[in-house]
Amino acid sequence: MSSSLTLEEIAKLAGVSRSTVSRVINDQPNVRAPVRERVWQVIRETGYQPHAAARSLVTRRTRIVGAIIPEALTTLFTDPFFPHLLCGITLACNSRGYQLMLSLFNGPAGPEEMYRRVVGGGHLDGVVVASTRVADPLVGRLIDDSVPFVMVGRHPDERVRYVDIDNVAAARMAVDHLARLGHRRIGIVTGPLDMPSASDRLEGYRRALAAHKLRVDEGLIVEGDFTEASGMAAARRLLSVRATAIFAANDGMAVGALKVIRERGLQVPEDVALVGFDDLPIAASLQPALTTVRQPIEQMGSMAADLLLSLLDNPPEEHPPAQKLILPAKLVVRESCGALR
Amino acid sequence: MSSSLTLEEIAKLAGVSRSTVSRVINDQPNVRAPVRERVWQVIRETGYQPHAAARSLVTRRTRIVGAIIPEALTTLFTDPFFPHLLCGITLACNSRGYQLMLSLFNGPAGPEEMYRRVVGGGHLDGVVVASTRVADPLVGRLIDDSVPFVMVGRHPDERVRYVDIDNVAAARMAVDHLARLGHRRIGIVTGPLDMPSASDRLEGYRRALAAHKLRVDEGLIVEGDFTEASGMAAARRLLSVRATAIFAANDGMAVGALKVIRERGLQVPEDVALVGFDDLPIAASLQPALTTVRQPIEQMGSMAADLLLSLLDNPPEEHPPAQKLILPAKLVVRESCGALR
DNA sequence: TTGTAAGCGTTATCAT
DNA sequence: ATGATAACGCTTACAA
Repeated sequence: MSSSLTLEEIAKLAGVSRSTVSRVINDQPNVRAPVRERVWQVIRETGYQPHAAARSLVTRRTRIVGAIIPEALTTLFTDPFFPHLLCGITLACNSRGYQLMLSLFNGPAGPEEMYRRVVGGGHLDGVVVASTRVADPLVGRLIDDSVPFVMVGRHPDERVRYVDIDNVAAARMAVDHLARLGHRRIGIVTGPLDMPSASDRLEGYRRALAAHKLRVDEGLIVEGDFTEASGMAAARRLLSVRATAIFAANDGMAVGALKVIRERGLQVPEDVALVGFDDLPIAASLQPALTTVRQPIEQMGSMAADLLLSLLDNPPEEHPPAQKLILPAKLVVRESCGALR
Repeated sequence: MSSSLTLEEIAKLAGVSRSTVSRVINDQPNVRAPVRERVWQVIRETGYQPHAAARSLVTRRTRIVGAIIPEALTTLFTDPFFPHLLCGITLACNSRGYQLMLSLFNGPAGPEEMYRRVVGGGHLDGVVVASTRVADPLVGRLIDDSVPFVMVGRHPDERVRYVDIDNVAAARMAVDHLARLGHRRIGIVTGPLDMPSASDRLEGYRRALAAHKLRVDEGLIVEGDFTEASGMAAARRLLSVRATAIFAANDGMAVGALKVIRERGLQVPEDVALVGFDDLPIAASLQPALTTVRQPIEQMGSMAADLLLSLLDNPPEEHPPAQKLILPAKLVVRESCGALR
């Protein structure tokens, strides 16, 4: 690889000692300006780069953070949610001089082994965790091992820092919109109910119905898993119980629902109104364009990373015990609900 | 973080020396079975994990590889191509005990700075590079710095190892299909022509026309940039010169073209036939379902990573000078070209 | 302000 | 087969 120069050699070239060069590189005080300049000069000329491992060995920090997404691979990269999230995380890290390590915990090695390899080896200064089930042991282990971490998406444990939107309110907005349009049989396709984002959206659905004095028909509640296929299956069930509107807890499932509705020869929004969640790019391109709840996904990623990095860059005593950041979400009304006709 | 145990302490607990524990951990010979067993016992009980940085310092290897994708952020995470690729790369790495570092070279720091930080610091044992322009200085620097790397997508430099499909043949297949269906005015929306994958697909287009004795009308060749928006712009141009069929060099641009065709009140495939490239999930969901060329994207990622890792895990003298892996691509005929009517 | 020297936790070389 | 011991390249008291 490039420079196998060491501090020692730079020191020699600049006519100073190792420590002085180290001080210059780490922007420490107590180095006279001319000396400092001379050292920088040599560093620039030689293209010297400090050896990361050597540095980590003594500082006990790697300037690498991990992204852990314990989700089935299929949904992981079919659902554009994660790429967007990763984008936000990566940018925030890079702009603060950190690197991002991407770990899928569902590879051949199994989550246990992956955890040990990734977290145990001291590779990471902290992690961003997304899309966990409530019962996932990961969170507990991170806490036990006192690994600094921030989640994307609420977690019930009090000690967890996270960035999220108010899923209850957001879902309520969506369903309220449908109710206002006169729908009385509003179905919901939820996500996996052991994920807070999924159960919260269901709760929002319930509250919206209550606010409109609509009875909750459990037959109108179908659990999906955020995949398009599950959206299709759920839509079939909902159509069979004569839902006139469907709220899908993410855009992917809304796409699935739309397909099924079309297969049946029905029209959206004339026969069935449809609302999604996320506002991924595909929502706008659908025909009819999908009314949906916009989540600031990329921003959630970058804020989670920022939160983590400020944790890492500041001494522990300055850390608030547990922060919860709630970002705004908003309803984007398009054509699929009939409001614009 | 978890274990701040050291080799020394394990040694003490097992009643042996540091060196013996090290030998056990690294599966070296010359340790008697009972001793070996006793050491493993202690390691398991204590949950000891070797310190990655200390190890790297002496071995000069980190077991981390980088993924570098020098592409505009917008296309990077809107186009599902990259997530699929990353998925393949990550899985291959994790299953061989390597970790993946994701670096976007287009963040606030600029490519120069990022290169130094990521590659220079000795963080990485090697890198997988995807989606470069021919003139991108990155490739030259990697070679100069003798960083082991493998590309996804052909590169003209002889010394470069890569994994790719035969883009010329694949594009030719697609255009040939349209020509066989009787089309004589076949337009093409290319990718950025300074990317080999884009120019190769254009070349395939030309050869298919030649094989069918069709004149190449330069007005039917429009350069896009792999984004949906550019597909829309290109389609407008192509429709204005009365193309009866459009070959888009990726599915994203095909989606754009489809939108424009629809806006004009035209039907696919009746008025205009359409063929894409990639076979992303969206191709099958489009209406009409998109005929397209299937690239084994995830496999390309994992093979590139595998190639890189075998480079890293074997002594240099066993390396073939430069490998080029060409994977098969195939035409997936659906509804958008009219063949199935 | 600068230099000297002692680690950081491994692996690797050499004795034993 | 096992155990001292010297690196690896850096940061950081502590001395000067």
